[in-house]
Amino acid sequence: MRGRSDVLEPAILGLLHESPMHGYELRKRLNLVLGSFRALSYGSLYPCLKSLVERHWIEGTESVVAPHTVASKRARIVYQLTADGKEHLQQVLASSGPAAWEDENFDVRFAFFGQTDAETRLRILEGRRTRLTERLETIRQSFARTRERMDEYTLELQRHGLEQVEREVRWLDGLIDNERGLRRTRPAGTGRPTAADTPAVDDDVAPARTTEKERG
Amino acid sequence: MRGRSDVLEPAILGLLHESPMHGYELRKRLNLVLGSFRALSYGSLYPCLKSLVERHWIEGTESVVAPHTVASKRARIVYQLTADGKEHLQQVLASSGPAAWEDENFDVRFAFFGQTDAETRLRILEGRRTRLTERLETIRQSFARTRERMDEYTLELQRHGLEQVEREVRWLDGLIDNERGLRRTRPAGTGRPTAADTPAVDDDVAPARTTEKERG
DNA sequence: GTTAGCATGTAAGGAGTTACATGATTTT
DNA sequence: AAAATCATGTAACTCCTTACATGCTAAC
Repeated sequence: MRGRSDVLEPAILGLLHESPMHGYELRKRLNLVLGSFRALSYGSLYPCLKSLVERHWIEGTESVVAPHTVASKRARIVYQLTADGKEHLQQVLASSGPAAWEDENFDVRFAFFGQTDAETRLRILEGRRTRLTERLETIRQSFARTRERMDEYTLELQRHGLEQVEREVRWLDGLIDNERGLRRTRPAGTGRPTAADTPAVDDDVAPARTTEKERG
Repeated sequence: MRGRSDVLEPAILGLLHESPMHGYELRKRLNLVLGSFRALSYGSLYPCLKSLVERHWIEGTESVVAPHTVASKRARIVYQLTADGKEHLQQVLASSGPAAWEDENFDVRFAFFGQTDAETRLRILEGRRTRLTERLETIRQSFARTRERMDEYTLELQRHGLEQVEREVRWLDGLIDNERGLRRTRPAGTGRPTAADTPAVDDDVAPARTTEKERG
């Protein structure tokens, strides 16, 4: 029943580090960072905030805003990081163990790359790439093994899933190249990390580069 | 603590309808159908099987396989649908309410389109499309509102998420066209439903065609 | 003869959801 | 005056996971 989470907690700390906020506002921002754009419920958020306060990583101050302001509602509790909280966040953001590139955590970690050092960024991106490459291998094998026995729709579902992961790998390739400063043949552009442009789908993915199994 | 699920249950029933199986084998097949290729744990599977037996939708018969066969292990419990179970499955597969096209359920429903009638298939595909189109709108709005205040990485995360949903919509477009029998200008080919070929990304998506809010 | 894979389960717990409860403020 | 939105919270529940417990069979 307590709100201790592994995805939610770093996300909250990361957002509060960017700027202090009250719960209701936090929730909206959270939905963008948490990936897949699902709506986080208050039943998760407030207990988690409570638990963070108890552990002295954040503190909430009741702030009654002047009633003529644009956003002038009821007395709100604005949360901000404590010194302990900032320290803890830096520690979390510096970690680059396998947990960082698993499905549940990767999006949140990526969202706070702006507060993460370059070396850690690269390790996480490469770990993620290796993880997806392994998955690709698994899918392809089961694909080859069971292709005959499958009907049209199951086949299409798998084909589509495979394609999505392949696309994800190419996205990561672009990001990794960018991190290494090798910004290919595309000088100025939009300013965002350039994904690979090649329209081809079936290029072989590189072999695994990072080790798994160290459970940090 | 009982294994009653909403995703797992139909998936099990659907697979057992294709052919009777024991739990261990079921698990492997399940991972392909459940989407995103995560490994389902036995701690979920067996309690769910138990509960399905209790409700008389499946029945398990202990089958000791001859010990010289390729797959010849310990006495296994082979599960198959009962008459009740078949009836229930048909009822589930015939339903095309909003639940069918939500994230959690869509993949499973799609995987069993081979056992679903054409009308229901089309309704689910269109419902899914409308759902994703709405999400696209939400993302684009928050994108436009907060673009300035966001750093490089948060921006890239959102851009990538947006692109994924756009791609998903185009995939659905191809499937819907296929279901309508309009198979565009691509005669023979591979036999699989042809996704749209257009490399352009920013075509406007059609307005909502199906109604939400009927919870049934 | 021991490791790896097959096979079936249970108990405890984690991470979230929905539904409920309350009340202020803004818009229609 | 009603409806929508802002704002904070709790209780009960769901779905799934991890860790445990057991034992058989195949391969090295």
